[in-house]
Amino acid sequence: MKKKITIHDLARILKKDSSTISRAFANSPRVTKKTRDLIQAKAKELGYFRNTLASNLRSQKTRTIGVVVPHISRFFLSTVIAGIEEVAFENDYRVIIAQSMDQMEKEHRLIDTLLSSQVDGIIISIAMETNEFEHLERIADQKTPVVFFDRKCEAIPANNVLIDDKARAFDATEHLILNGRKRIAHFSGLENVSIYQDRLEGYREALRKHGLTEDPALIFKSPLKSEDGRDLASQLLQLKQRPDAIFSANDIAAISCMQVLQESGVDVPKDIAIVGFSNEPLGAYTTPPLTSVNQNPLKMGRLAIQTLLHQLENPEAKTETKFIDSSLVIRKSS
Amino acid sequence: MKKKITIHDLARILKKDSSTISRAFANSPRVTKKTRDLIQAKAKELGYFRNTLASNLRSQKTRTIGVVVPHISRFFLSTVIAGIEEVAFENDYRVIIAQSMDQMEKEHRLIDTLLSSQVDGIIISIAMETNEFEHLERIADQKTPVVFFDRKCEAIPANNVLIDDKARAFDATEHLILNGRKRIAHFSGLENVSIYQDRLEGYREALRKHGLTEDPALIFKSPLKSEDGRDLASQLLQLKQRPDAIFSANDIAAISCMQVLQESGVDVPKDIAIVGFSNEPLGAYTTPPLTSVNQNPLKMGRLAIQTLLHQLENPEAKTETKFIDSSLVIRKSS
DNA sequence: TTGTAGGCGTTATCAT
DNA sequence: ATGATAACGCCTACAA
Repeated sequence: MKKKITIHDLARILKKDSSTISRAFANSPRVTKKTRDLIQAKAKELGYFRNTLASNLRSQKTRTIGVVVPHISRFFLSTVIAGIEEVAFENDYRVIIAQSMDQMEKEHRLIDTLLSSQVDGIIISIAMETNEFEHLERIADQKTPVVFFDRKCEAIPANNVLIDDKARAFDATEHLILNGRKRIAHFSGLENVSIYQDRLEGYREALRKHGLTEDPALIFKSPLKSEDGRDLASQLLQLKQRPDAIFSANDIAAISCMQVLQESGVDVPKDIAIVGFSNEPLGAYTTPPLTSVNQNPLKMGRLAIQTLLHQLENPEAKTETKFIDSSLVIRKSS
Repeated sequence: MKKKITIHDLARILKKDSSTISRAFANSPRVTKKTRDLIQAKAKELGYFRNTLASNLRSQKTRTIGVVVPHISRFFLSTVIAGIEEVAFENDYRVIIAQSMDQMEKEHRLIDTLLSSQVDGIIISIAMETNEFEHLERIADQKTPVVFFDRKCEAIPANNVLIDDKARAFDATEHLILNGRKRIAHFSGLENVSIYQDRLEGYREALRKHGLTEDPALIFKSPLKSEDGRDLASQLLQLKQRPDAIFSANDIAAISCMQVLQESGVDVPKDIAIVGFSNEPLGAYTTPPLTSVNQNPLKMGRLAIQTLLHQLENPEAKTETKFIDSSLVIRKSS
């Protein structure tokens, strides 16, 4: 490899000043088309590439966005990331991915790392465990623009990209009711996460609207992992009065619960109908396929990054909450 | 936000020179523990953070790794990425993710972008379509260390992290044979990708070992997407002599094919047994669950980044090919 | 339209 | 053990 070419090399060779070269690449109107063409031709010939490191130092920008998600390998999240990545690259931004594993402490460390590597902005879906917000406030302190998606942070005024969780939970529950279900259990997540509160609220509203009384014994809070779904199945099986339907706030818990129920001879959907949330692809392949809520993750990712880029270009723009369209996908489990 | 503190501010306040401050943070032995403690205390008090941008310019390093994958939201790949990300963060490296969508031209552009943002190294699984290697050679030209995983590039000597595709394909095929199957179809990928050649080779070896003659009419090459699987199912259904088993080089094609076969009244595994490759989680939830090959993606990701970091620290180390353990996971589809 | 000069914050090198 | 100086490569106010 020959030594790297700099604008000074070009300047020397072309008998111009390095500032002219710099301007040529910045498409400044203050350099003639002729000189620009000359410079660019020579640059190409010599294999010149702008030194991003130097450029970054000068501008105090990295053109890099940090993305913090609970788990990268969950379909919903990796698809959101795909959307972010697509639009970011189109706009000549790089994306750094970090996973919090749903742990607050890890999330805290990741954010510190991202801030200290001077990302221009952060897109985040907060960890299930997060119940203190010091690390999130720090982002705002540093005036680094943030966009929350899916799981917003109530405590912090920022841009949010969400679906209407309450409305979809309402739809899901009403769908079960309209199919004649009377005792509908709800698997909720940890209560510090806003989406689970919203989904619970939607569930409650549907019950109210249709004159069903809420039974606190049918509302279960857990982290909604596979093992929680299996656990909850066992609990349901031991109830004197079993529910005739389940509305789960995610698919993972719904599916693992369904498996345990089926192993115990429960017929899904005849005995117990089940509805999940997120529309993970594997739900389409279970027997029976799982009714769930499609959150349009690709759209969500694209809108999140677009919102962030807009904020970067208009630092004074006021923050807002945007909603992605979403819908109940009805399959055989309900 | 108060203005950013620099080492010069600290120097002024502590009546030291900026170089001493710099050394204190670099843990240089050339500064007394006392001064170091003093400096660090003050730094903490004032909220000093090292300016990574300036540091990067000085060292001409970014502590950033570029990762190029065909699709980020496929379980196998997002899990590899999770492994990469985990080890990278532990070692204070950032990871930039980019997806080629299995297109050579996109891969080309992404690599140019990564190189021009001066990543310290690249980890890549090449696109299905890639059949020219100019863009990959460019990485080597720039002396940027590369690690290939899963899909290596034959044309370029580099570090590779792979599984033994041939051996696992052999196992899969032999497993079908030992279960009495005689006419085994093989769904292969595009032939420029080495793993598909290896899997085909393993399939052939198993047939040979067990005295079965290879029938070219039973070997199908395609990009192995969902639609290809459905297509291939239709083709199989039209054959005068149908196969009694399928060994597919990925799960996606295997599952979509299985669905179409079942809709046409074929009993899986009785009429046709099916084995896939990659052990995507949804395979565990199909009816019947899909036999497949577990490639240990998390391990693969971790080993890939470890190999790269090792290469970064030992630029003269010679390249090598490492194998991750892998195994056939037998389920009801075979 | 182009050139000059200085600085972004850190760090390597040489000097004290 | 610490200080002074220059350099990394680019960018921009200001001057011509």
